[in-house]
Amino acid sequence: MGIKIDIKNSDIAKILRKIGFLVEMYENDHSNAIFKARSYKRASDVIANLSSNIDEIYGKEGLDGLLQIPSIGKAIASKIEEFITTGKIHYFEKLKSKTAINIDEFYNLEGIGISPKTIKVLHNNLDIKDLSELQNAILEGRLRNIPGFTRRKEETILKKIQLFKKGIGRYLLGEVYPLVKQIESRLSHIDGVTKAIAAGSFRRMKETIGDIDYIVSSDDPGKVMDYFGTMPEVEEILGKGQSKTFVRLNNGMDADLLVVPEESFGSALQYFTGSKEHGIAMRKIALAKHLHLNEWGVFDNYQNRIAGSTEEQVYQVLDLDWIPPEIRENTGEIELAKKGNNGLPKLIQYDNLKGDLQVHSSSTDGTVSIEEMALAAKDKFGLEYIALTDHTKSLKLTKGLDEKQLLDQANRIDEINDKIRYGQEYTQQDIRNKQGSEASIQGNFRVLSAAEVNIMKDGSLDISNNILDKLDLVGAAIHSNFTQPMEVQTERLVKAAQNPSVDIIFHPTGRLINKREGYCVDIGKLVEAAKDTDTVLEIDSYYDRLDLKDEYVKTAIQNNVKLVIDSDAHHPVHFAFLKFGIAQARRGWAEKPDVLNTLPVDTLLESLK
DNA sequence: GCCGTTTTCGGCCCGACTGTTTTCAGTCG
Repeated sequence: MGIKIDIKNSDIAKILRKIGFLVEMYENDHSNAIFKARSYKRASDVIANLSSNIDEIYGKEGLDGLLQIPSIGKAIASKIEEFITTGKIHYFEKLKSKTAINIDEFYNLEGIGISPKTIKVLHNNLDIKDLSELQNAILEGRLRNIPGFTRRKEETILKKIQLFKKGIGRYLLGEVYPLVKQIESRLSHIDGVTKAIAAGSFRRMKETIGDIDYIVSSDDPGKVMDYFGTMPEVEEILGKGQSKTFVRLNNGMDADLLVVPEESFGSALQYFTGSKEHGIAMRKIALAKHLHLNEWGVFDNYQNRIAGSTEEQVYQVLDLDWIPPEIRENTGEIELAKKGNNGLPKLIQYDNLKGDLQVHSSSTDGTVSIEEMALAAKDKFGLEYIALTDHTKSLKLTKGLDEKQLLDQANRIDEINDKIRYGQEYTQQDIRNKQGSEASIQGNFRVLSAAEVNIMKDGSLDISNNILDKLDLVGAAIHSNFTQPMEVQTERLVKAAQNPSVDIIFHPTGRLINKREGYCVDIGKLVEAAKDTDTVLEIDSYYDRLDLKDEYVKTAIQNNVKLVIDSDAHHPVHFAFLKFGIAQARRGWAEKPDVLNTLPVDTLLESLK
């Protein structure tokens, strides 16, 4: 193997976005520069969301392959080629040399609402070159002297920078889910309100949420907006018009409300569910059909509304099947929806899971007994089985189980299953909350003996195979030595997958959203190894993990690798996280047969290696 | 710079809200 530098899609996406930023700042012909910049940014977005590796596309199909990618034309394709072959883009270097500003610090600010144009004005007037200079200028009150700037704008920019620096500004879906649902429910109970839905990235079940968009159907917008502005969670009303109200909640998150009449509810919901790219593509399709799509409906050339009350209608008049929110990213779903029946994937449903294969108990770092976890899984979440996957001995922090403890626990699980089978009564010690529990845990439920085995630095396991083979199933995971080079880390996971005792790789990339990048792993190689060894990859539903992420789910499915969706529950309420894992699977286009724990327990066990 | 069910040139998604240069550009989703 020669010296081959891995080029990631995100590297190319970043550099294209930076070019877009610089073009907008420095091209002379201003009006055209906006569109030119937009082209670079669009290309950047497309590449960032591509499910296949652009380096590989170029390797296999060359320049022609690049030109097949939407929004990539001759100019950008040849720049990508230049980057892949030389590691540089001359045009970018030239643009960069023309300015003293720190592009690496500034190009991302656009995402939080500070435009290249603003940066240019600040640079020209105050010679601001980087973030800290900008922050100082604001603290010294110098921005307000520039024409077009005010004290209030100063404050807004400072707040945005502070959020940006903290890396927040986006909230984990699982953190805000209960609050968003609660407000949605309150809005729906206002007199005269017929429907209220949280749209936006929340409805698409993205792993992080920037703000919340509520769409409400009512003939009395004033009443709904007044209520919205006076909710106890509201810290500040940021804006209010005829049909829209913007507020900041006391957790720092912004929430928008749009109130529309019944006949516009579907189109408003479609419009504000996004994604932006999906919406743009939809509006272009409307234009091609001599129609006009906005949040108020679909209109013909005579301004007649021909659809709008439901989303289904909106898609229908554009000759598209209704598309589930989770896959509205304009990454191929619209083309499939055009084909009609059987075009779109039949996504796994939120009630399809029959079991949960990563559950912890108080034997290690869980909080309650095996029996309590089983009871909650069965009664509160309607599951038919759980796998008890406590940690193993080398994970000292969690008091991981050694060989003897693992086998003891497996025996206890046998006893628990016997009790379930024969309907024996539980004692007070078994179940803290005794009332009604004896009857409910009887019958069709099974606890599987299992473990979350620790993968050691060299890819071996900390428990020997002859012990592991006595368990119903084995998940393996990395919990240490996160910072090894990609090659080493990948080989470590591949070795674990090749271990005949390992059925599942748990949270395969180890990332913690907003906290920790995953370990460097070549996901393509891991998927290949999983395929060759019949090893299953997990989607961990814990909301700060959601690991595998959606694009890797897609990669796995394309390669016929099976998945499981687990809660990683350490407490009975954590089974509720399963919906986030299912959403993640849906966003990766997973269908029911792709996910093994949609199977009854016996079939599941037969399907494992 | 990209792209084509009006187009290989001349467009480029759309409306609400804000601030204020009181008529429209900038920003947002």
